[in-house]
Amino acid sequence: MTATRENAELSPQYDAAANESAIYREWEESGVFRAHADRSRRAGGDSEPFVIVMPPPNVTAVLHMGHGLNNAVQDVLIRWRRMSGDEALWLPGTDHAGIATQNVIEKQLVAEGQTRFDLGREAFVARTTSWVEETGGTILQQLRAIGASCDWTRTAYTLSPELSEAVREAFVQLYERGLVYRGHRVIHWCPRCLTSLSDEEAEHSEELGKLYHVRYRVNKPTGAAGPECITVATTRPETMLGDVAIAVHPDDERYQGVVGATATLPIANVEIPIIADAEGVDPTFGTGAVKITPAHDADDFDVGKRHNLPMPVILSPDGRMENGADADHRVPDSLLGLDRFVARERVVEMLREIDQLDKVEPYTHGVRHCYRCDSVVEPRLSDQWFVKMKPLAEPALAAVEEGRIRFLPERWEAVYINWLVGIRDWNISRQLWWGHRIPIWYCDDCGEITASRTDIDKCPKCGGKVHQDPDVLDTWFSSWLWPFSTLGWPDKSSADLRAFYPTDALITAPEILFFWVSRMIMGGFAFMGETPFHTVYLHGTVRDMQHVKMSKSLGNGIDPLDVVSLYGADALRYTVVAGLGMGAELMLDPNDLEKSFAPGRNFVTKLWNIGRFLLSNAGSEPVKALSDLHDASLTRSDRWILHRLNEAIGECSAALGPPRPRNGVWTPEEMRAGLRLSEFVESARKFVWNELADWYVEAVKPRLAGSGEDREVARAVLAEVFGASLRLLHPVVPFITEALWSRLPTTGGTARGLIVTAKWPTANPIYSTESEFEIVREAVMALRQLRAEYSIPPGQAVAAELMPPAYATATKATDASRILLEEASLIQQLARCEITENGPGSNSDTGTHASGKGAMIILTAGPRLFVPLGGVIDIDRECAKARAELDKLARQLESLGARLQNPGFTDRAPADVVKSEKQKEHDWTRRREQLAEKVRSLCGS
RNA sequence: GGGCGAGUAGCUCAGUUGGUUAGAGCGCCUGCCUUACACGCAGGAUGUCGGGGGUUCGAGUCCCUCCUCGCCCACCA
Repeated sequence: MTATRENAELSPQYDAAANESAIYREWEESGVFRAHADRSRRAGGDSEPFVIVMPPPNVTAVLHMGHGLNNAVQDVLIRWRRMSGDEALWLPGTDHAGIATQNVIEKQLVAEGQTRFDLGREAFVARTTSWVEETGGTILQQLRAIGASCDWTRTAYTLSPELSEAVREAFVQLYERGLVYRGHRVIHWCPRCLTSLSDEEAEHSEELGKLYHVRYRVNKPTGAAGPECITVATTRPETMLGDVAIAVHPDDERYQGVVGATATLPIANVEIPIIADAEGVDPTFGTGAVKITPAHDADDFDVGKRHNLPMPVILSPDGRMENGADADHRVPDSLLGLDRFVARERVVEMLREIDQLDKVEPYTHGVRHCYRCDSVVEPRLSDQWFVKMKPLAEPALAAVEEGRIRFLPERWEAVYINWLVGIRDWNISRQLWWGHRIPIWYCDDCGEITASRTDIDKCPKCGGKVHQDPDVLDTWFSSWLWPFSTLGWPDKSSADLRAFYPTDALITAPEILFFWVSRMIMGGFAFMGETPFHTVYLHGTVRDMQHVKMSKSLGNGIDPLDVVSLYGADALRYTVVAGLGMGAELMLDPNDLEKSFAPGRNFVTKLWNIGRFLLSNAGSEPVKALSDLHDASLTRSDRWILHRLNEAIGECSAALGPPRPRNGVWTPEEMRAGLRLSEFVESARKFVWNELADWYVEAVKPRLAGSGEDREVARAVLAEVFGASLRLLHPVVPFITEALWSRLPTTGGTARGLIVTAKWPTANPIYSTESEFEIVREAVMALRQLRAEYSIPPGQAVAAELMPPAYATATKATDASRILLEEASLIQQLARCEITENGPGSNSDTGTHASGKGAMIILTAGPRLFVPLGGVIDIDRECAKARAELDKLARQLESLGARLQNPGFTDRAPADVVKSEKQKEHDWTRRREQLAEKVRSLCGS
């Protein structure tokens, strides 16, 4: 502890900004975030490892609320496990983010009037590298501001030499296992990024477009059977220039005569065959005839292959009309070089001019967009590298089915399974420059294709000259190795790999379930033979008050660093974690930060003030350990708060849940347990605020003001309970708890150390029974209620008369009376009233009367409700009676034919129990009547 | 078209295997600057649990049906 912090008086106001940066520095310097492989049980140590690999933010990213949420959750878990004695490793890092980063640099170049091609590959990569070195990783610095307790010594980067080696190893292994292959087919192509995309990267959206009906003239002898024209519908008329056939369903009677004939493709004036294809054509849709454009449509490609058709390319990589491979001169000069959307309009005009456009109608259809630049994706025929996914998916499916992996919230499991079952091969090659170059070499002489872990310069087969594949790998190809590549794989003897793989929990957003999570699981099995983690926690998205996802581009974002400087990192963390119900979205108001974050800030202030109270009233001198106190010296309030602490500890631990499955497989009971962060926070908050602060602190005041043994007991209990509270809360609000922890009285002069590594509280079984203090609380609450209800002014004291129960003879009730009497002074203090024992002159049956000091209130034993001036009703007692009667009736009903055995039961007037309209309608009354009615009807009376 | 989910207080959500008067936070109302805290204290109000039907002594919870939203996947041009 720094001397300054220890000696400082607690200022009236907690200054988060000043405290937090100093505390973080202290944490980092002390090395408490550092995980040690040799302490892991798997490496011969004696601690359970608990590992989270951080979803690596893009290296170009700056912190936004989504990161804030994601990392706050991870930090809560890591800090919890660290305190629980695990060897906790939170491994941070960044992703080189292929397309995203390349786009950033390309934009810079555009501003300079250049393209990447002007610069050349080598210079472009060099420029990107140095830019990343200069500005990249900002986000990792920013994560410190929100208190992320990462092991920064293990910071990883997907494009580092180590991880690049892992990428090559993975690729070559898959190649050798026959799971990577080169495919010639129609893939998703982004005409702006000039690269192919995986299915996942081409985002689907429903859009209103147009459906153009184009008439093709059928060439056949005059008078022959069948139609003169065939009309086909298309949403992309410009692609018709690449048509090679018209397909109809073989059973479609409309076209019986013309199959085998040809039709003339308008504009291009090419004759194309009319073919029959059962698979590719739905005769019930539209006219039942489809134009076939094999080079520009994935379905048509299949049809084309089946029928051995040519595949003319009429669109350039950047989406302009061209006469590409096999196109001959289909595209007329007037269209050449036009952008696809301009060409679309032109083609439509031309068709109209030659009267071959039947009609145009509005049409909603699916359109795919590039996930990085939002351009409309173009299907394009090309050669790409693919990963065969079916074999990889099998163990990933089995692991979930066997319970070795669980998803929280549960519902994502079905989504995951659904995707894996229908999984398709993964296009992993990108025509980009920024990324891991594909480790494939082609021999210029013999054509041999070689996959190699190291660079080669001659063909291993013929010794000829080789050249490396120019493409790079999908950025997610490095991401899916993250849980083990960051731990040293492919070096299987790596200490980290042995100590920390498999990891434990993966915390991320559902958006990247397919991109990343599913593939990591497949990768884990493919390369490590084991699941990468046993828990996948998918949290919600940060949204504004209109439920719109927060994003910088929409301008509805909140800068977490603004929040940190205004309210503190603790307030930020508290807000997001407390607001995070299982799977719930997190709603924040970008226009009213106060509204969103004040609750967190207020809670931090509350903690601070409890600390101030403790230090100014109990002092910082050492206190006795709880175990050194005589049990008899504890007051009812001591035992109560210690008991409540036990409960709170239990609730918090239960909310956080079992950290890992026993024996690697989740039991059905534990499968859905835990990671209920909002419940954890709420339990801890409720305990600290509503029980410790509202009751115990109030109750302990006079004892601290006194002296002697009881003061010492009070100090010890207060310090113990508050210390445990700080530890419970530390995962959520690490800074304030650290600040207060260091100032707390110790139990013997030994230094406390940092709360980061303090022990997570465990329940003390000694205080496991319900305390008599509840009776005191009920009495106080009832008195306060009456005071408010009868508008007794704050300044006016209330005299409460405590009397032995007039008719309650149960032991419990008499005990209650005794307790209330014994605690009379405490009740007086908490409820601000004066209590007198039942004295002569009062009338215990009818209640009593206004005294000189104000309203006279009668306390009965086992009190729940007090009615002044006219009656004394014990609701509990009445309810218990009614309930007993209901039970009895139920039993009677069960043994059919029973008669109503309870004369007077239905006659009892509930009137004098009535206090409000609501209670008048009270179910137990109503149900009693309903039940009685039923009994009567059953008995036939 | 396939898969999944949601509808409970003004808002965001809990509600475990059916069982006393359906809860929490925020918001709202009333009264209080009570010597840790007005970033606070005390008290209070608020629900046809989406509609309809059914099973049951008893349904927010189970079954059927309808309505309304949302998410994911998908090659009907």
